Amino acid sequence: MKRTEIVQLLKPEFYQAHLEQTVLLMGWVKAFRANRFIALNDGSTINNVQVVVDFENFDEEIIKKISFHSCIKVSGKLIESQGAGQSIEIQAEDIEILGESNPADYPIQPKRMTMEYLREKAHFRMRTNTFSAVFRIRHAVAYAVHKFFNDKGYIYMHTPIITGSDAEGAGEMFRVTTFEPQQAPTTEEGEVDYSQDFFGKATNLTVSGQLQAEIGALAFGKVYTFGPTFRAENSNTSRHLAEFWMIEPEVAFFDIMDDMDLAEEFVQYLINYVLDNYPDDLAFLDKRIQDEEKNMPKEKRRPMGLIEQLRFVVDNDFERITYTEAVNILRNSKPYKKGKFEYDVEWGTDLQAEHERFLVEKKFKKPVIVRDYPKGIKAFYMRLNDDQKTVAAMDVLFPGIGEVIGGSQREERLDVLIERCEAAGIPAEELWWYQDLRKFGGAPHAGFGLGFERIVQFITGMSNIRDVIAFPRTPGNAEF
RNA sequence: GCCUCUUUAGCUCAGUUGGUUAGAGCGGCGGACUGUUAAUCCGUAGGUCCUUGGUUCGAGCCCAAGAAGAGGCGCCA
Repeated sequence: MKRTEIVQLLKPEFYQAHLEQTVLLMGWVKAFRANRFIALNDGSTINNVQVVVDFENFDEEIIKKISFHSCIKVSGKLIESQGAGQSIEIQAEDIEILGESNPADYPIQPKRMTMEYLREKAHFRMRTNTFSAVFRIRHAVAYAVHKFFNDKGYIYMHTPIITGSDAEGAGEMFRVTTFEPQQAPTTEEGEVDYSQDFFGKATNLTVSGQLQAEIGALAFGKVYTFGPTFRAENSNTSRHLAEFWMIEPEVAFFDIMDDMDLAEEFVQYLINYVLDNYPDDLAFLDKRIQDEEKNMPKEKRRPMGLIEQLRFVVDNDFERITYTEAVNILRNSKPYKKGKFEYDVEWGTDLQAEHERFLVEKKFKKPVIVRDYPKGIKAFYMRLNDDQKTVAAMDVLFPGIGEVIGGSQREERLDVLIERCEAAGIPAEELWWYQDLRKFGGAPHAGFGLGFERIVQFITGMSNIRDVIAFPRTPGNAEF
C-alpha cells in the first residue's frame, strides 16, 4: 500500500472519497493521550491527524514506544471522528515503530520553550509547530519570488559568490583564500602576496550581486538574483545575519519611480501569496503571538495581530516621501520638539532607527518609502539628482524590522560616475567593466535589494531574524 | 564595537533583610484511566544556584573579574 501524506488526507475531497477504506500513514507522534489517541504529524502540514488505538489489540512493547517524536508507521481505517475537534480519524489496525525516541533524553518537550533554547537545538527545532510553520512559509516566500519574476518575464541570474572586486562598498567582507594563515607568502614589502593565491588576486565572499546584475539588465532588460550574501560586520541585533539571502532585481529603462512601484508590488505579492496559500500556518503563528503577549502590558503589545497587519500592508499603498520631507516632518514632530529623540535630525545626516520608527509606526502607520537621500551618505553608484545634492536612492521601511529594501536608480553617466568614485576614494580602474557598461550601449536603469530573511521575519512575525533561517551565522556562532 | 539586562532541577521560572534541610509549574519515571484535544488523577526521582576569586561566623543573595545568552544602538538587507 502507498503512503498517504497527511496534508492530502485532511482535504475533504480526499477523505470523503476514502471513508471506511484502509490508509497507510508515516509520521512523528506529537501526543499520545489517554493511552488511546495519537496526534500524528508528517511535516506536510501544520495539522495533525488523530490515530485511535485499542491498546488491547497491540503488543504492550509497541504501545510503550509510542512517545513524543517517535516515528511510526500506521495502517488503519479512515473513519468519521467520534469525538469533537476533528472531522476524521484513523482506527489503527497495525502499528510499526520506525524510530524510537526516549523522552527522558530527548531535548524537545511538548511544552513552550524559549527561542534561545531551541536555537541551540537547531537540528530538532524544525519539528516544533512554530518552526514548522516558519520554514514552510519561508519556502512559500522563496517560491513566490521566482513566480513573481518569472510571470513578469524576468531572467533569473546567478551572480558569483566569490568576488574579486573590492569595491562593492557594502561593508566588511569575508576573505577567501587557500593560504595557510601562518604561512602566506609575502611580497618584498612584507604584505601578503595574493598573486600567488588560488585566484591570483585577493578574493572575498560577495556582499551583493548588484554590480553583476547590472551587466544582466543591460543584456536582458529585466533580471533578478536570489542568492546567499555575506557580511563580516560585527552586528549583534535581531535583524542582522553574517550569511543571508538577498533578492536583487535590476531593470533597464527604469527610473527611481518605476523602482519604487516594483518594490511595492513585489512585497505585496509575496505577502498575498502566503495569505492565500498558507492560512493554517499564519493562523498558528498569529495565535502564538497573541498567547505570548497576553500577559504583557498593553503598551508592549503589537498594535495589530499578525494576519491583520499583513492584510493592512497589502490593502494600503505605501507612503512615499523624500528624505527632505522626512527631515521636515521629524523636526516638526512632537517627540523632536520635546527632545525625546536621542539623535538630532539635521539635513545631511542619515535617519536613525528611532526616526524611521516614528515615521512608520507613529506618523503614517504603514510601510514608508523614503527617497532622494543626500549624496554624502549613499553609495557611489546611485544616480545624482539634478539638484546636485541628492541621489535617486530609496529605502522601504517596515514596522518592527526597519529597512526591508534598499535600492536606487544607477548612475549611467560615465563622467559623473567617475567623479563619484573618486570622491568616495574608490579606485575606478578596479571597476573597468562597470565603466564599460556606460561606454557601450549604456541605459538608464534601477534596482533594489530585498533582505529575504527580513521579509520572512515580517510575514511570520518572528521577533529575531535568527529564527527564520535554519542555521543562522552570526558573530561567534557557526554551529551546525 | 558601545550601552543595559539575564544566568537557580530536563524546560520555564520563584527564592524576602545574608541564616540552618533551595521551591513551584511543566516535562521524565512508576501507577490508574477506552472519547482524549496543552487530557486528568495519585506517587516518585532529579541541583557544580554559570566560573573563579573576595567580604563574612555564615553567600543562591554582597563585591571584583571572566564566560555565555538576550534586548537596544551603530553598520545594513
